[in-house]
Amino acid sequence: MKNPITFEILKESTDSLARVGVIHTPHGDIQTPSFAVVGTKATVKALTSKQLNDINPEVLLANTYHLYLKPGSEILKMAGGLNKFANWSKPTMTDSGGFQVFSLGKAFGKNISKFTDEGGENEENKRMEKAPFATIGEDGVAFRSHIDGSDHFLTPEKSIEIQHNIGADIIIAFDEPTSPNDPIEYQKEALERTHRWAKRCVEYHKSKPNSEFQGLYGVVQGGKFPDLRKESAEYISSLDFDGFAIGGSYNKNDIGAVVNIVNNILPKDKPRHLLGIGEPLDLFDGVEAGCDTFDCVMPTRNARNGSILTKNGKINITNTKYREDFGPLEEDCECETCTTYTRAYIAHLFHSDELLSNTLTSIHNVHFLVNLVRNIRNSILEGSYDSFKKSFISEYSK
RNA sequence: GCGUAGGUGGUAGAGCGGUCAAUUACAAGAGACUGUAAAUCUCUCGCCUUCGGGCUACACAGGUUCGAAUCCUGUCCUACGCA
Repeated sequence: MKNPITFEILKESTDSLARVGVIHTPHGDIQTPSFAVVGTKATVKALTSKQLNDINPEVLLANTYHLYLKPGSEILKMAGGLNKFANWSKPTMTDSGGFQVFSLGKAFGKNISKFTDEGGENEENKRMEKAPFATIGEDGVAFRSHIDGSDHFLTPEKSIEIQHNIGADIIIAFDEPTSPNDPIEYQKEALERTHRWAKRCVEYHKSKPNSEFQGLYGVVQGGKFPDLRKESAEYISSLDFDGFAIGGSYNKNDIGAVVNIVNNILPKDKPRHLLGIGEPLDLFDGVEAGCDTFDCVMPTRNARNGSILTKNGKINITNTKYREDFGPLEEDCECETCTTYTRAYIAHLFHSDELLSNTLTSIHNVHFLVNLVRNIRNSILEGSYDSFKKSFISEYSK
């Protein structure tokens, strides 16, 4: 039986785990390292498929939980799959809904991101813990829809079934991320459950015809603990996955080290996706640690909130000083926004609550990150990675 | 000219004797955002501050009171009605 996903390595770094390759999927190739754009609900917020195509990312990542709730995965199936539904012809991925176990469960209402050390025992958190949107059991996760309050139960098998309906090229096993604040006992318990779920995902997936044209990635968890990460990488490697995703819960400085440990264990000949990572400096770390693809909501979310990525660091376009700045968002940027509109105009759109602000800034931020990773790839191919990185970071951080 | 209702911080608009530097919303300023409950959220928003507090303020000027944005008198101004 032919593998739905195959991975070809074109060049490997001699002084890190970085590699340049190609993932062959039913909807075409992904030139890695590559940045996957997040379109949770089968849309990259504020962008048309034409605008997205013009930016030219290679992969789109949608979300199982969100599409299951609305419009329902049957609709995606009837439409002929995610690609047709969203008018996107290139490769796609779906996340399993595992992250929502975390974000709507233990992390709900805590005003914490994946990286903060905050949270803990304040009143707000205690109150929220009484009414989480997700509660975890051995068989799966009980969700209360954040949309209408209805009850749902997601299991590993159910997640895969939904992902079969959605029809992305790459689908992801159902897992449970943990918070950096969780005690090691809990992280160990969650990890072991994630492993049992991973096995069930593989078994269910392989029993269906979709496994001939959809590749399944297993998720490595384990928080910041090297022993747990090793155990997880070894176990997940032992299962019949087409590729791997590294899931997360890190303190910010742990990412590189943790991912290094994992990728030293994962088989080299299969692709590795670093879930949810997308800050420019983290992408360099991720590539050096041997990851092939990345995804992140940061470029689109920040865009909608006025935070613009530039080679000289992030700027907040709503700041007073940009109201009379008639230059582009970023000097020398070739995106549609920068070649067409000024900072002053975009600042005006934000101050006037005009929807076009979201579109213009999203175009720029997505363009920025997709091309950053593409440039990282090219620099590795050309043997100029170190100088590229050095010059990028010195400009970005100053 | 007479009558009525009013004049509160950038704006609208609460408050109607002490708990008021003054609810709230908007505007404004800054920050956050990493597998999207996010066109969201947080903080600041009279002046000064060693962050304890200090000072000046609710049209203006007087007055009553231990105490006034709140009550009284006068002045000025605004809206509506009648001349």
